[in-house]
Amino acid sequence: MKLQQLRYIWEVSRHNLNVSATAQSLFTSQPGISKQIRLLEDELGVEIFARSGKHLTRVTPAGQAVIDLAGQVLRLTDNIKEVAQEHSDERRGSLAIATTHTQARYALPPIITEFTQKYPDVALHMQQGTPKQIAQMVSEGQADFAIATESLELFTDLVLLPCYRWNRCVLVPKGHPLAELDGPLTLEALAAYSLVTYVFGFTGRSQLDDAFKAKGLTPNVVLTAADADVIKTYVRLGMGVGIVAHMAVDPEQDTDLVALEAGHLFESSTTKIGIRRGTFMRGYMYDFLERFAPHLTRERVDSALTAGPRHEQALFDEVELPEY
Amino acid sequence: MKLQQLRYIWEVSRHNLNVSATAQSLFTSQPGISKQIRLLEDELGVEIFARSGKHLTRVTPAGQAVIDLAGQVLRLTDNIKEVAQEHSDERRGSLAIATTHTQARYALPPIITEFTQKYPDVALHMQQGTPKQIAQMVSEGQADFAIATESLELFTDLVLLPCYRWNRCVLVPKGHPLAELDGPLTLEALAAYSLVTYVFGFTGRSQLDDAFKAKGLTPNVVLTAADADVIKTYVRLGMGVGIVAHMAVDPEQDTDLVALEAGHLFESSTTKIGIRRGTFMRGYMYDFLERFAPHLTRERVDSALTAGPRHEQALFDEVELPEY
DNA sequence: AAGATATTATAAACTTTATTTATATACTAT
DNA sequence: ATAGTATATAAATAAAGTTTATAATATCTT
Repeated sequence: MKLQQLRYIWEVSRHNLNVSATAQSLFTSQPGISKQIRLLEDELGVEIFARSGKHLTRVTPAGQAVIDLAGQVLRLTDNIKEVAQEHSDERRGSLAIATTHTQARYALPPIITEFTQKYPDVALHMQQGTPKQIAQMVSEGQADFAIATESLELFTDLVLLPCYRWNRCVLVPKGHPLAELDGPLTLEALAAYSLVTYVFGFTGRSQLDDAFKAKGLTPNVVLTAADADVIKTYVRLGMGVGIVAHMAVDPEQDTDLVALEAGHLFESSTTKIGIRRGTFMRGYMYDFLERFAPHLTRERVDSALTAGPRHEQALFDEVELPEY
Repeated sequence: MKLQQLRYIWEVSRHNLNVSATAQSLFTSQPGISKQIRLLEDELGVEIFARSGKHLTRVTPAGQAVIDLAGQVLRLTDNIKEVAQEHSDERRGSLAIATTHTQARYALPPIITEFTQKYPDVALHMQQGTPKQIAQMVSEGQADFAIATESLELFTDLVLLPCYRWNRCVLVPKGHPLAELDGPLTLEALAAYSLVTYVFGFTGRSQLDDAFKAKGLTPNVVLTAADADVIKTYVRLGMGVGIVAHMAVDPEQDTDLVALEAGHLFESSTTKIGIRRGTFMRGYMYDFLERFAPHLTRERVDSALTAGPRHEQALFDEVELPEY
């Protein structure tokens, strides 16, 4: 059994059992992979792939179990490399963050700035996607951190670290009737207007729907978008009243809009960071987490990472999260 | 990075950093190992072993981290082999049990008999040792199951499955004053005689001491032994009153002795099976567990094995253990 | 402190193993 | 049925890992 053989079966299964395509992606030859797979199967005494003639048709049950374990081995070897690099140069490395528009645009910039200044030799990669996409990326090891408010719970191999709670603002053009309102905003008042807000599955959209539903109101959402910038654009065009995350309002740039506090109308949402269980944490990763959310000390993060599935949430029950 | 290199550093660290001795134990040559270690160190860019001239003097901090991960990799590769064998022939394999005298002599024989009949092609290995020794053996992967009453808690990488509760009997020669006693036995009565019982660290000895201590009594233990057979021998010689585990009394063979129930005098002890976290469980292993303790269903065992450290005990809070 | 002993590093020859190229064979889809 | 695509086989080539012999360095002993 060799590491390379484990890598081959893992990659072949990821490439829809196409050996030639796998060979290309690994910059090696097709016969090389075929032969190594055969050798591994001979050594283990089980077929990993079922074949019809010369084609690999599917993964056998035994094969699936072996491939899963092979994946664990490969991730551990990645960890070994990380550990080694941590000890050879703790300020050099890479950090891949997968996140949503909202975080990338509003929450992360100050932290990223600080971080890159402190760690100029850490190559920072940011990738934007839907909450599901970014969770999957971290789950597959393509990114280190997933930062989002939604959907991370669906992946049980991610450890979730709650970062901060936030609520919403209502945005209207200057002179809009809601801007002239006496007293606090109500859901009833909101329900009277066309609304522009987030697409379902993004940025706490579900809490928003819940609040209206609880009062028996049906909001008239005329336009949904994946990010606040698009929402603001349509609010400016007079398409409707915008409901966006509080941190998405920029007092300097959005001077043509009026922002009304709406934190009393909705349940607050919690933004979380997802990390794949078993990831080796570089020193600068702990530093990043603590800058992003001061309660995420190295100690708390470590105990969350080593806690069993569905046990880590309890660790944060007594932590007071910042609220924006 | 190659599996062999990981094996080499792991084994060298186990052999007190003696490369030549490691080479012998692995049936290969010393230069081969030296070279592979150097290659790995070059690839990782860290020294794994600190050297003074030509001698390996100690493991570097980075090296220790790498070696720990290497150990995990090696155990996973063992799991891969086990998985493969499970699928190629579920009735063939091996099962190594490390246990104490008490279990091997009194609790296990009927289960072993059943098991070897059902699984004639599973090579059964039993090794006897002190509770600490057997826990260590399982922790190091030299055995699959550790079966004992004491000391297993000390190894955090073992998952503990409670099997059954048991209590004690007092053994006296026929005609002994205690045998003529009216009514139930008392600790005070026991404390009046010389006692023969288990060595500290064996078979629930601590619960025994606790019971006397709680009543302010100091038992006069004149002889301690690691197993009940030795204790019985000295009871027969008139050295004192024996206190042994209930299951150690054989009504057929011990007809020259009188056994007095003592379950009301002591806290009952719990015999547990310890399994190293991450062990791949063969089908026959689940079968063995369930035969030994019917409440250890595959489902319960699996959830205990996947629970985080110090979380698995809660799974058995509501389970009614058999008591002997 | 010096010799004896044990252990590791180095180098070169050897052996084994892996990879590639070329080609045959088999499957899939139109 | 046939074109297109994919995998297996075989032989040549390339790249390793391993061993043997030996030198160098440390540790142990007296």
